Amino acid sequence: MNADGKTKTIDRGSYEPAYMQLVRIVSEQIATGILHPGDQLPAEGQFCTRYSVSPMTVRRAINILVERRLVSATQGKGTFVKPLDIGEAVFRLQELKDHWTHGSHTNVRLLEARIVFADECIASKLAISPGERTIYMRRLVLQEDLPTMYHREYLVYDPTLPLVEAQLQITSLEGLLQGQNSEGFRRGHLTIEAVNLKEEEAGVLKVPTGSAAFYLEHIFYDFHNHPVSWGGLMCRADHFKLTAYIGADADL
Amino acid sequence: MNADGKTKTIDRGSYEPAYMQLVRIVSEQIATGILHPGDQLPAEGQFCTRYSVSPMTVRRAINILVERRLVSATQGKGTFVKPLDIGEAVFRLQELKDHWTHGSHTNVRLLEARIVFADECIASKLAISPGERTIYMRRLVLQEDLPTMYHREYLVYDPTLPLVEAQLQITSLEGLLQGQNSEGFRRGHLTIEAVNLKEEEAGVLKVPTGSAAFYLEHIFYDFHNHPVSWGGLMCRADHFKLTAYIGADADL
DNA sequence: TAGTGGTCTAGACCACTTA
DNA sequence: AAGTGGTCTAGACCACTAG
Repeated sequence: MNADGKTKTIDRGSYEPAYMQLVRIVSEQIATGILHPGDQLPAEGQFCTRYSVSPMTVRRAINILVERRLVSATQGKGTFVKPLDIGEAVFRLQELKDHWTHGSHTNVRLLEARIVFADECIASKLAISPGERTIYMRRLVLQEDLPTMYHREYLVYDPTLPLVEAQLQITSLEGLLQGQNSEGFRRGHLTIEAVNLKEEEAGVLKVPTGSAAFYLEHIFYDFHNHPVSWGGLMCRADHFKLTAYIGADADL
Repeated sequence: MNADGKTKTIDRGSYEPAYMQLVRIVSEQIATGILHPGDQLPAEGQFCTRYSVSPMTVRRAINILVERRLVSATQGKGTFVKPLDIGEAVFRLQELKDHWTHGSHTNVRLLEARIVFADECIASKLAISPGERTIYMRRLVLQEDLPTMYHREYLVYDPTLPLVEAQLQITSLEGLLQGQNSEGFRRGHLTIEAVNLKEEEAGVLKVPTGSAAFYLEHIFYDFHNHPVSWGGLMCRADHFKLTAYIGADADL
């Protein structure tokens, strides 16, 4: 199965667990072309004897390869190397969050916060009745005194909370971005799209009207599965780029 | 630990494996608020006695919860429910691929394919010398006769392949999107950003100049870790939206 | 029927944290 | 020292696929 005589072995004295070493060995074989897409991996028993590990250890390693989508396992048939598939690419919002948190001089300016009565659109998004009260907030994120993100959000008004002030502290998206948050939320739905900035948005972000931007829309739900926050974040396109990697990386 | 007296048990006769039932039970407890962010999960031994399963089964279930980032486990301390974190959101390119493949009437039109000599920019992206030959291709994806994606790509010219025709069949991104592909690639790097369409791009996509679009740039590498394809896909913003979910879903 | 992966057991030992 | 999670063993049985 291996192309050369010098086959790697598991180093039991290593800090790296045996199952991880096995994951790395197979990943390298895929990355270097020793194993090609479509090739069948050795059976579990062969791995056991080949590397002197127990079946559970082999299974754990293979499970990880399956999760990483480098191979696919089918009961009764075997485990096979998957071809490269662009659909596997995942873009993580962590990058955007890092922009927010690690930016040397990042601060958030609250532009506006007031009670608004829900129109049909807001009401349907928050699953309330038109005319019910919501808290509307507009925030601007500045990095090095440069506006980079513009956030608008509607929160359902909760009369059990003492003051508007209290709810302002919730600052849902801000809390979520900063990690310190926001007990009330247990689930969220996010979408991202490319948009042309309207005049007001462009003005706030100090770019020409019509400039391209990422629009990150969000709805957050509480424990009762009721929406409590609906809003969107406009991100200056010239400041944000999401990245992804696909395929075997030989490392990681 | 449970809020009510009626505690769920593992159904050994079910099609659902024991470890998955355990995953689902704990996920539901998180989703419904029985377990709050910061709460410590029962120790593994408690799970074993509570649900009458072996330690390995418990560990597998907890590993899955850790992978799903619903909980975090620290050696010597315990396992704790994680707060909702927007950074965990992942957008999958699979959605875009589905657009391509499941679109009722999707076809690809090759607008141009010719040899070009690499300028400094192309050369640096493909790690070749300026002046070396590359294959330049422009393709247009139409859905219901409407242009939705515009793809431009440079491939390193491989003199060992008999004809340009042969390399045209590689059609790297197309192959990757369709899944049937493209032996030569083993790794890829993708970025996505929001851009304003230039006049030529907008003309091809039949939208006004300056319209917002997703720009998906890609570089693919062969087994020797050498770049073989550099290109970009312009996606009409009004046709593409990426979605993500965060938090406990109680199902799935 | 033979071979494969999928699940599961009932423990063991270790490393780490906390007190 | 006690409690935690992290790793690993050496099997077992089952479900599925293929010849």
